[in-house]
Amino acid sequence: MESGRLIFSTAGSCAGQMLFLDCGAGGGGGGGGAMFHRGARPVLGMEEGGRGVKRPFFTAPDELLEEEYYDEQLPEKKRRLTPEQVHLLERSFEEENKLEPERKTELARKLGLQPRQVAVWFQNRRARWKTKQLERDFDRLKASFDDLRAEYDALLQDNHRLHSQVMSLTEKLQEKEATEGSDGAAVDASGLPAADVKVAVADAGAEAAFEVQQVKAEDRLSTGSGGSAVVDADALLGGGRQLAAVDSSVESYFPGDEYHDCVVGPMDQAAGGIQSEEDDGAGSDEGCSYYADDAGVLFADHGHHHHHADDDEEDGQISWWMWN
DNA sequence: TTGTGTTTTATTGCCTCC
DNA sequence: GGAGGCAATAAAACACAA
Repeated sequence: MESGRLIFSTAGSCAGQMLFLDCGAGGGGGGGGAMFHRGARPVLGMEEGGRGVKRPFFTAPDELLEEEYYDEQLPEKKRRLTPEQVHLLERSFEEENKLEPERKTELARKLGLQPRQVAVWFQNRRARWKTKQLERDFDRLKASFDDLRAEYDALLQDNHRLHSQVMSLTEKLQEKEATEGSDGAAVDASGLPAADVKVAVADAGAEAAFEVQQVKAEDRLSTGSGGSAVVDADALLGGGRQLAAVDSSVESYFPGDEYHDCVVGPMDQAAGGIQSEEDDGAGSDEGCSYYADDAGVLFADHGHHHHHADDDEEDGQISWWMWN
Protein backbone atom coordinates (compact mmCIF):
# COMPACT_ATOMS: atom_id res chain seq x y z
CA MET A 1 0.00 0.00 0.00
CA GLU A 2 1.15 3.45 -0.67
CA SER A 3 2.08 5.36 2.42
CA GLY A 4 -0.56 7.54 3.92
CA ARG A 5 1.21 10.80 3.61
CA LEU A 6 -0.45 14.06 4.05
CA ILE A 7 0.79 16.68 1.70
CA PHE A 8 0.04 20.29 2.23
CA SER A 9 1.73 23.49 1.58
CA THR A 10 1.55 26.60 3.64
CA ALA A 11 0.87 30.21 2.90
CA GLY A 12 1.89 33.47 4.45
CA SER A 13 5.05 33.31 6.45
CA CYS A 14 5.51 29.74 5.51
CA ALA A 15 5.07 30.34 1.83
CA GLY A 16 6.75 27.79 -0.27
CA GLN A 17 7.03 25.21 2.41
CA MET A 18 5.50 21.82 2.18
CA LEU A 19 4.88 19.49 4.99
CA PHE A 20 4.78 15.76 4.68
CA LEU A 21 3.08 14.18 7.57
CA ASP A 22 3.24 10.51 8.15
CA CYS A 23 -0.20 9.25 8.98
CA GLY A 24 0.93 6.00 10.39
CA ALA A 25 -0.22 6.92 13.82
CA GLY A 26 -3.75 7.49 14.88
CA GLY A 27 -6.54 5.11 15.53
CA GLY A 28 -9.66 4.23 13.65
CA GLY A 29 -10.44 4.69 10.03
CA GLY A 30 -11.14 7.75 8.06
CA GLY A 31 -9.96 11.26 8.44
CA GLY A 32 -10.22 12.71 4.97
CA GLY A 33 -10.36 16.21 6.29
CA ALA A 34 -6.72 16.16 7.25
CA MET A 35 -5.59 16.78 3.72
CA PHE A 36 -4.88 20.00 1.98
CA HIS A 37 -3.61 20.97 -1.36
CA ARG A 38 -2.79 23.85 -3.55
CA GLY A 39 -3.82 24.49 -7.07
CA ALA A 40 -2.41 22.79 -10.10
CA ARG A 41 -2.44 23.02 -13.81
CA PRO A 42 -5.89 22.62 -15.34
CA VAL A 43 -6.43 19.17 -16.66
CA LEU A 44 -9.57 17.89 -18.34
CA GLY A 45 -11.65 20.92 -17.56
CA MET A 46 -10.42 21.11 -14.04
CA GLU A 47 -11.03 24.82 -13.94
CA GLU A 48 -14.67 24.35 -14.69
CA GLY A 49 -17.42 23.50 -12.33
CA GLY A 50 -20.49 24.93 -10.73
CA ARG A 51 -18.98 25.92 -7.45
CA GLY A 52 -15.71 27.72 -7.75
CA VAL A 53 -12.57 26.63 -9.41
CA LYS A 54 -11.99 22.91 -9.65
CA ARG A 55 -8.50 21.64 -9.20
CA PRO A 56 -7.02 18.32 -8.46
CA PHE A 57 -6.90 17.52 -4.84
CA PHE A 58 -3.42 16.14 -4.92
CA THR A 59 -0.60 18.15 -6.29
CA ALA A 60 2.85 16.89 -6.97
CA PRO A 61 5.51 18.41 -4.76
CA ASP A 62 7.37 19.90 -7.67
CA GLU A 63 4.23 21.58 -8.87
CA LEU A 64 3.74 23.09 -5.48
CA LEU A 65 6.97 24.96 -5.86
CA GLU A 66 5.56 27.11 -8.62
CA GLU A 67 4.86 30.56 -7.37
CA GLU A 68 1.24 30.67 -8.41
CA TYR A 69 0.45 28.20 -5.72
CA TYR A 70 1.73 30.22 -2.84
CA ASP A 71 -0.57 33.19 -2.86
CA GLU A 72 -3.77 31.40 -2.02
CA GLN A 73 -5.27 30.85 1.32
CA LEU A 74 -4.97 27.56 3.03
CA PRO A 75 -6.06 25.01 3.84
CA GLU A 76 -8.02 23.93 0.83
CA LYS A 77 -10.44 21.14 1.17
CA LYS A 78 -10.50 18.00 -0.86
CA ARG A 79 -12.10 18.46 -4.21
CA ARG A 80 -14.31 16.37 -6.34
CA LEU A 81 -13.15 15.15 -9.66
CA THR A 82 -14.49 16.91 -12.69
CA PRO A 83 -17.13 15.23 -14.85
CA GLU A 84 -14.51 14.71 -17.52
CA GLN A 85 -12.21 12.97 -15.12
CA VAL A 86 -14.98 10.83 -13.78
CA HIS A 87 -16.07 9.95 -17.28
CA LEU A 88 -12.64 8.76 -18.24
CA LEU A 89 -12.30 6.83 -15.03
CA GLU A 90 -15.69 5.23 -15.57
CA ARG A 91 -14.75 4.18 -19.06
CA SER A 92 -11.56 2.70 -17.81
CA PHE A 93 -13.41 0.93 -15.03
CA GLU A 94 -15.81 -0.61 -17.52
CA GLU A 95 -12.91 -1.99 -19.46
CA GLU A 96 -11.32 -3.48 -16.39
CA ASN A 97 -12.25 -2.94 -12.79
CA LYS A 98 -8.80 -3.79 -11.53
CA LEU A 99 -5.96 -1.40 -11.99
CA GLU A 100 -2.53 -2.55 -13.06
CA PRO A 101 0.35 -0.25 -12.11
CA GLU A 102 0.98 0.79 -15.71
CA ARG A 103 -2.63 1.67 -16.29
CA LYS A 104 -2.79 3.53 -13.04
CA THR A 105 0.21 5.62 -13.98
CA GLU A 106 -1.13 6.30 -17.44
CA LEU A 107 -4.55 7.28 -16.14
CA ALA A 108 -3.04 9.52 -13.52
CA ARG A 109 -0.96 11.22 -16.16
CA LYS A 110 -3.94 11.73 -18.44
CA LEU A 111 -6.12 13.05 -15.66
CA GLY A 112 -3.56 15.15 -13.90
CA LEU A 113 -4.05 13.22 -10.72
CA GLN A 114 -1.80 11.37 -8.40
CA PRO A 115 -1.66 7.63 -9.06
CA ARG A 116 -2.82 7.20 -5.52
CA GLN A 117 -5.99 9.13 -6.33
CA VAL A 118 -6.67 6.89 -9.29
CA ALA A 119 -6.18 3.82 -7.15
CA VAL A 120 -8.49 5.17 -4.48
CA TRP A 121 -11.11 6.02 -7.04
CA PHE A 122 -11.04 2.49 -8.41
CA GLN A 123 -11.23 1.04 -4.97
CA ASN A 124 -14.23 3.14 -4.04
CA ARG A 125 -15.80 2.42 -7.40
CA ARG A 126 -15.48 -1.32 -6.84
CA ALA A 127 -17.09 -0.91 -3.45
CA ARG A 128 -20.00 1.00 -4.97
CA TRP A 129 -20.43 -1.59 -7.66
CA LYS A 130 -20.44 -4.37 -5.13
CA THR A 131 -23.06 -2.67 -3.01
CA LYS A 132 -25.32 -2.14 -5.99
CA GLN A 133 -24.83 -5.66 -7.17
CA LEU A 134 -25.72 -7.09 -3.81
CA GLU A 135 -28.86 -5.00 -3.80
CA ARG A 136 -29.82 -6.33 -7.19
CA ASP A 137 -29.10 -9.87 -6.14
CA PHE A 138 -31.20 -9.44 -3.09
CA ASP A 139 -34.12 -8.02 -5.03
CA ARG A 140 -34.05 -10.88 -7.48
CA LEU A 141 -33.80 -13.50 -4.82
CA LYS A 142 -36.54 -11.88 -2.82
CA ALA A 143 -38.83 -11.82 -5.83
CA SER A 144 -38.12 -15.47 -6.50
CA PHE A 145 -38.75 -16.34 -2.92
CA ASP A 146 -42.06 -14.50 -2.98
CA ASP A 147 -43.10 -16.42 -6.07
CA LEU A 148 -42.26 -19.71 -4.48
CA ARG A 149 -44.03 -18.69 -1.34
CA ALA A 150 -47.17 -17.90 -3.30
CA GLU A 151 -46.95 -21.23 -5.03
CA TYR A 152 -46.53 -22.95 -1.73
CA ASP A 153 -49.56 -21.23 -0.27
CA ALA A 154 -51.65 -22.23 -3.26
CA LEU A 155 -50.57 -25.83 -2.89
CA LEU A 156 -51.37 -25.74 0.76
CA GLN A 157 -54.88 -24.54 0.07
CA ASP A 158 -55.30 -27.19 -2.56
CA ASN A 159 -54.14 -29.76 -0.15
CA HIS A 160 -56.67 -28.71 2.45
CA ARG A 161 -59.43 -28.86 -0.10
CA LEU A 162 -58.44 -32.31 -1.25
CA HIS A 163 -58.05 -33.50 2.28
CA SER A 164 -61.59 -32.43 3.07
CA GLN A 165 -62.73 -34.21 -0.04
CA VAL A 166 -61.04 -37.40 1.05
CA MET A 167 -62.60 -37.22 4.47
CA SER A 168 -66.03 -36.64 3.03
CA LEU A 169 -65.79 -39.49 0.57
CA THR A 170 -64.37 -41.80 3.18
CA GLU A 171 -67.29 -41.09 5.42
CA LYS A 172 -69.69 -41.77 2.60
CA LEU A 173 -67.92 -45.00 1.82
CA GLN A 174 -68.13 -46.14 5.38
CA GLU A 175 -71.81 -45.31 5.48
CA LYS A 176 -72.27 -47.18 2.26
CA GLU A 177 -70.47 -50.22 3.49
CA ALA A 178 -72.57 -50.14 6.64
CA THR A 179 -75.81 -50.08 4.67
CA GLU A 180 -74.48 -52.71 2.28
CA GLY A 181 -74.02 -54.99 5.20
CA SER A 182 -77.69 -54.62 6.07
CA ASP A 183 -79.50 -54.67 2.70
CA GLY A 184 -76.82 -55.60 0.19
CA ALA A 185 -77.52 -52.63 -2.08
CA ALA A 186 -74.65 -51.69 -4.41
CA VAL A 187 -75.46 -47.99 -4.80
CA ASP A 188 -74.14 -45.35 -2.44
CA ALA A 189 -75.75 -42.23 -1.12
CA SER A 190 -74.44 -40.15 -3.96
CA GLY A 191 -76.08 -42.43 -6.44
CA LEU A 192 -72.81 -43.84 -7.66
CA PRO A 193 -72.10 -47.51 -7.67
CA ALA A 194 -69.95 -48.47 -4.72
CA ALA A 195 -67.05 -49.46 -6.97
CA ASP A 196 -66.98 -45.95 -8.49
CA VAL A 197 -66.94 -44.35 -5.09
CA LYS A 198 -63.97 -46.47 -4.13
CA VAL A 199 -62.11 -45.42 -7.22
CA ALA A 200 -62.93 -41.80 -6.63
CA VAL A 201 -61.80 -41.99 -3.04
CA ALA A 202 -58.64 -43.77 -4.05
CA ASP A 203 -57.81 -41.15 -6.66
CA ALA A 204 -58.49 -38.26 -4.38
CA GLY A 205 -56.58 -39.95 -1.64
CA ALA A 206 -53.55 -40.50 -3.79
CA GLU A 207 -53.54 -36.94 -4.99
CA ALA A 208 -53.98 -35.59 -1.52
CA ALA A 209 -51.33 -37.90 -0.17
CA PHE A 210 -48.93 -36.68 -2.79
CA GLU A 211 -49.61 -33.07 -1.94
CA VAL A 212 -49.35 -33.77 1.74
CA GLN A 213 -45.97 -35.21 1.02
CA GLN A 214 -45.02 -32.08 -0.81
CA VAL A 215 -46.22 -29.88 1.99
CA LYS A 216 -44.29 -31.91 4.48
CA ALA A 217 -41.20 -31.53 2.41
CA GLU A 218 -41.72 -27.81 2.34
CA ASP A 219 -42.44 -27.72 6.04
CA ARG A 220 -39.09 -29.28 6.57
CA LEU A 221 -37.62 -26.48 4.58
CA SER A 222 -39.36 -23.85 6.56
CA THR A 223 -38.17 -25.23 9.85
CA GLY A 224 -34.69 -26.13 8.85
CA SER A 225 -32.32 -26.33 11.75
CA GLY A 226 -29.55 -23.90 12.33
CA GLY A 227 -30.92 -21.27 10.02
CA SER A 228 -30.16 -23.28 6.94
CA ALA A 229 -32.05 -25.94 5.08
CA VAL A 230 -31.68 -28.08 2.06
CA VAL A 231 -34.24 -28.01 -0.68
CA ASP A 232 -34.84 -31.41 -2.11
CA ALA A 233 -35.95 -30.60 -5.59
CA ASP A 234 -37.60 -33.95 -6.18
CA ALA A 235 -39.48 -34.07 -2.95
CA LEU A 236 -40.58 -30.52 -3.24
CA LEU A 237 -41.46 -30.42 -6.86
CA GLY A 238 -42.50 -33.92 -7.65
CA GLY A 239 -39.38 -34.74 -9.58
CA GLY A 240 -38.36 -33.56 -12.98
CA ARG A 241 -39.63 -30.11 -12.25
CA GLN A 242 -37.08 -27.54 -11.40
CA LEU A 243 -37.34 -24.01 -10.42
CA ALA A 244 -34.90 -21.40 -11.36
CA ALA A 245 -35.37 -19.12 -8.45
CA VAL A 246 -33.25 -16.53 -10.07
CA ASP A 247 -33.33 -15.22 -13.56
CA SER A 248 -30.37 -16.78 -15.25
CA SER A 249 -30.16 -13.99 -17.75
CA VAL A 250 -28.85 -11.56 -15.23
CA GLU A 251 -25.48 -11.44 -13.64
CA SER A 252 -24.74 -11.63 -10.00
CA TYR A 253 -22.14 -10.49 -7.62
CA PHE A 254 -21.66 -14.06 -6.51
CA PRO A 255 -18.26 -15.17 -7.70
CA GLY A 256 -18.22 -17.92 -10.23
CA ASP A 257 -15.41 -19.82 -8.63
CA GLU A 258 -17.30 -20.62 -5.52
CA TYR A 259 -20.79 -20.79 -6.95
CA HIS A 260 -20.15 -22.38 -10.26
CA ASP A 261 -23.40 -24.32 -10.32
CA CYS A 262 -25.56 -21.45 -9.39
CA VAL A 263 -27.50 -19.64 -12.07
CA VAL A 264 -27.92 -16.53 -10.09
CA GLY A 265 -26.10 -15.09 -13.01
CA PRO A 266 -23.42 -15.84 -15.52
CA MET A 267 -20.24 -16.15 -13.60
CA ASP A 268 -16.69 -15.38 -14.17
CA GLN A 269 -16.98 -13.27 -17.21
CA ALA A 270 -13.74 -12.96 -19.03
CA ALA A 271 -11.70 -13.80 -16.00
CA GLY A 272 -12.72 -10.96 -13.84
CA GLY A 273 -13.20 -8.21 -16.34
CA ILE A 274 -16.40 -6.31 -16.29
CA GLN A 275 -18.36 -4.96 -19.18
CA SER A 276 -20.45 -2.51 -17.33
CA GLU A 277 -21.83 -1.78 -13.96
CA GLU A 278 -24.46 -4.44 -14.48
CA ASP A 279 -22.12 -6.77 -16.11
CA ASP A 280 -19.38 -8.03 -13.95
CA GLY A 281 -19.49 -11.34 -12.25
CA ALA A 282 -15.98 -10.83 -11.12
CA GLY A 283 -14.85 -9.72 -7.75
CA SER A 284 -13.57 -11.53 -4.81
CA ASP A 285 -16.16 -11.63 -2.16
CA GLU A 286 -14.72 -13.65 0.61
CA GLY A 287 -17.51 -12.51 2.84
CA CYS A 288 -20.34 -13.78 0.71
CA SER A 289 -22.49 -16.02 2.76
CA TYR A 290 -24.06 -18.05 0.02
CA TYR A 291 -22.78 -21.47 -0.62
CA ALA A 292 -23.90 -24.60 -2.36
CA ASP A 293 -24.07 -28.26 -1.58
CA ASP A 294 -23.68 -31.18 -3.94
CA ALA A 295 -27.36 -31.39 -4.69
CA GLY A 296 -27.33 -27.94 -6.20
CA VAL A 297 -28.90 -26.18 -3.32
CA LEU A 298 -28.09 -22.66 -2.36
CA PHE A 299 -27.76 -21.95 1.31
CA ALA A 300 -28.02 -18.65 3.01
CA ASP A 301 -25.99 -18.16 6.08
CA HIS A 302 -28.04 -15.90 8.23
CA GLY A 303 -25.10 -14.97 10.30
CA HIS A 304 -23.82 -12.72 7.58
CA HIS A 305 -24.73 -9.30 6.47
CA HIS A 306 -26.39 -10.56 3.32
CA HIS A 307 -29.28 -11.70 5.37
CA HIS A 308 -32.10 -9.29 5.21
CA ALA A 309 -34.68 -8.90 7.91
CA ASP A 310 -37.43 -9.17 5.33
CA ASP A 311 -36.33 -12.65 4.50
CA ASP A 312 -37.55 -14.15 7.68
CA GLU A 313 -41.21 -14.09 8.17
CA GLU A 314 -40.69 -16.17 11.23
CA ASP A 315 -37.57 -16.52 13.21
CA GLY A 316 -35.71 -19.61 12.28
CA GLN A 317 -37.22 -19.80 8.87
CA ILE A 318 -34.78 -19.89 6.07
CA SER A 319 -34.48 -18.15 2.83
CA TRP A 320 -33.69 -20.59 0.16
CA TRP A 321 -33.21 -20.66 -3.51
CA MET A 322 -32.72 -23.28 -6.11
CA TRP A 323 -31.17 -23.39 -9.44
CA ASN A 324 -31.16 -25.76 -12.29
C1' DT B 1 -30.43 30.19 4.88
C1' DT B 2 -30.07 26.18 7.37
C1' DG B 3 -30.57 21.56 8.75
C1' DT B 4 -30.24 17.00 7.14
C1' DG B 5 -29.40 13.12 4.25
C1' DT B 6 -26.51 11.30 0.49
C1' DT B 7 -22.41 10.91 -2.27
C1' DT B 8 -17.64 11.25 -3.00
C1' DT B 9 -12.87 11.31 -1.70
C1' DA B 10 -9.61 9.68 1.28
C1' DT B 11 -7.32 7.15 5.39
C1' DT B 12 -6.47 3.24 8.36
C1' DG B 13 -5.91 -1.41 9.57
C1' DC B 14 -6.19 -6.01 8.36
C1' DC B 15 -5.76 -9.75 5.10
C1' DT B 16 -3.95 -12.37 1.17
C1' DC B 17 -0.71 -13.35 -2.26
C1' DC B 18 3.78 -13.74 -4.24
C1' DG C 1 8.06 -8.49 3.95
C1' DG C 2 6.08 -5.60 0.46
C1' DA C 3 2.23 -4.67 -2.60
C1' DG C 4 -2.35 -4.46 -3.36
C1' DG C 5 -7.23 -5.32 -2.09
C1' DC C 6 -11.10 -4.70 0.98
C1' DA C 7 -14.06 -3.20 5.00
C1' DA C 8 -14.88 0.34 7.99
C1' DT C 9 -14.88 4.90 8.70
C1' DA C 10 -14.23 10.11 8.53
C1' DA C 11 -15.11 14.29 6.55
C1' DA C 12 -15.86 17.40 2.65
C1' DA C 13 -18.94 18.24 -1.03
C1' DC C 14 -23.29 18.19 -2.65
C1' DA C 15 -28.55 17.98 -2.95
C1' DC C 16 -32.70 19.34 -1.29
C1' DA C 17 -36.60 20.31 1.59
C1' DA C 18 -38.45 23.47 5.09
